[in-house]
Amino acid sequence: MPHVSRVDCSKLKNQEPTQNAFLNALPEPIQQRLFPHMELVEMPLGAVLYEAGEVMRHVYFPTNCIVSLLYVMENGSQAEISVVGNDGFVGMSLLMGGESTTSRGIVQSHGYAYRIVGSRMKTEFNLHGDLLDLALRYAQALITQMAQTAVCNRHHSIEQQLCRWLLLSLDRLKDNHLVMTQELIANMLGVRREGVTEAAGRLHAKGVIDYSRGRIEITDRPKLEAICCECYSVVKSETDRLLPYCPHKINNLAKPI
Amino acid sequence: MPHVSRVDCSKLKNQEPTQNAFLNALPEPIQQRLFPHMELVEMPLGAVLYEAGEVMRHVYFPTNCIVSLLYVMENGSQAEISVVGNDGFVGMSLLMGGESTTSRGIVQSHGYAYRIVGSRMKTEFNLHGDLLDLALRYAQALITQMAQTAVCNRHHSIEQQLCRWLLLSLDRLKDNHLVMTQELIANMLGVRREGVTEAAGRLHAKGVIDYSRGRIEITDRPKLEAICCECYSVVKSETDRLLPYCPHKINNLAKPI
DNA sequence: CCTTATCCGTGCGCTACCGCACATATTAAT
DNA sequence: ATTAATATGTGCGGTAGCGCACGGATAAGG
Repeated sequence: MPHVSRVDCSKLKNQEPTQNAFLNALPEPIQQRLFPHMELVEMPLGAVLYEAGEVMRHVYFPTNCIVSLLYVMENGSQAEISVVGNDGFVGMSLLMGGESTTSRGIVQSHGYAYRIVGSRMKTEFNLHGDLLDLALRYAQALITQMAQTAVCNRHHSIEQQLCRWLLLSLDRLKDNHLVMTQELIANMLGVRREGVTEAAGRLHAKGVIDYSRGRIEITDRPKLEAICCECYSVVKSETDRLLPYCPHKINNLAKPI
Repeated sequence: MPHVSRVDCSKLKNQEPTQNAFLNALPEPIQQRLFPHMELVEMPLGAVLYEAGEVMRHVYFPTNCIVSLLYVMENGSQAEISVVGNDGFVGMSLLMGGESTTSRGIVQSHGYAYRIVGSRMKTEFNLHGDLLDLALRYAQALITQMAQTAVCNRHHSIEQQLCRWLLLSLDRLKDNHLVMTQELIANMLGVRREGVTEAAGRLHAKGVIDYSRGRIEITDRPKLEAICCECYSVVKSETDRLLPYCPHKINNLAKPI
């Protein structure tokens, strides 16, 4: 099982806390209080940030990685609940008071994140300033994503769900390709691997994506959005409304290594 | 379309704000600040508390009614996201800062609720006292419910989902029967009415429920829980963990009229 | 270069659920 | 009592997705 590990010479990686949109949106005084306690960590594919029911030690702020919050059922099958990228953070339950959740957090796309010990984050949270306000709005954005996931699971085809998933992931990577096997996508969506293969094949036939062995490239994004169900745009526009700090406007974005 | 309407002689209805577990759990000083601004309202079946995207005017605290938060798709089909009864309140987005949500709130089971103008609730919320803490924990409980709804939609049969839905509803009614047509249940679950008919038929054959024309009675609750998927117990135990104020311990429960 | 592991394609029978159509039963309205 | 409205039962063809079992293709390692 891959592990999250510290990175020593952070400068070399061109990483800055402000590459996370949430951190970037915080007023300077708060940044100055928090950033000294942040440590840069590498987030390898498959790393488990926390298990269901486990008290979380850290809050993670992705810069260029993606983390899936997913639920694992008794029989082992999974379902993704929501996705976190450089738009937000992992560890909401620490702030909400529950300390743990019924889902687990897993790195879905390799990259980096800054993390801070939970209690320090909580301390700032308890000052009831801008961090509280922003975190609450982000919580609502997460809720929107979960709700839409429930809807999409109920009503839409695997192909449509794949489109939604691709778009949500790409928005958090600021890139037109992602490194991800169909097997893993199937785990996220909670469907068969073969189902993803078929859907991907159809998307390829339509000229929307290219892929091979764990790499997917979007060749026609407008078409992808057209094929996708409404679920993506609902989440997207609601997130933009709730978090007007515009993660996509951060200019010193982390580049994949 | 049924409307929420004020109730004048509240005493006659045996209604008290403390019949809502969330309100009951608040410390007395907060109760004394809030309760004078609460008004008792009747909540008829089908009443719409708020529409998607609409800024909510009030926060509702059910005493003996049930409210569904559900998403309506572009094509009109629906999916229930979560359920609120006397364990919590409707209007979280007002406190979170978003003011509106992408879902709508609809009365699923007739009864009463206390409501308060959103701004007053927000004022107390902004004092950053116990109300904030409790509301955040309740928010996490709601999140858990949404997440589990997504999982259940993905992996479980209509029969299992019906069991989950029945159990969640009954917990909020403190009763062994509920007034609800199969058509409405189908809308909540986002499935065909016929699917609910079949599932209900099977549950009846197993001796778990009795029903006729809009009334469902649970005759063997332990068996119902046994048939149900894990989703119910996950939500239940997590909610109990997060909200130890024990809604079921309120003794002056509102009785159906 | 050859083996091995990983990833993707494909076919097949099966089941749950869908959409539709229509029959029946119960309550409500005149 | 008759009609209307509502609620539930049932049947049927169609299909999306599942579980399974392969077979081929591509990368990785000695």
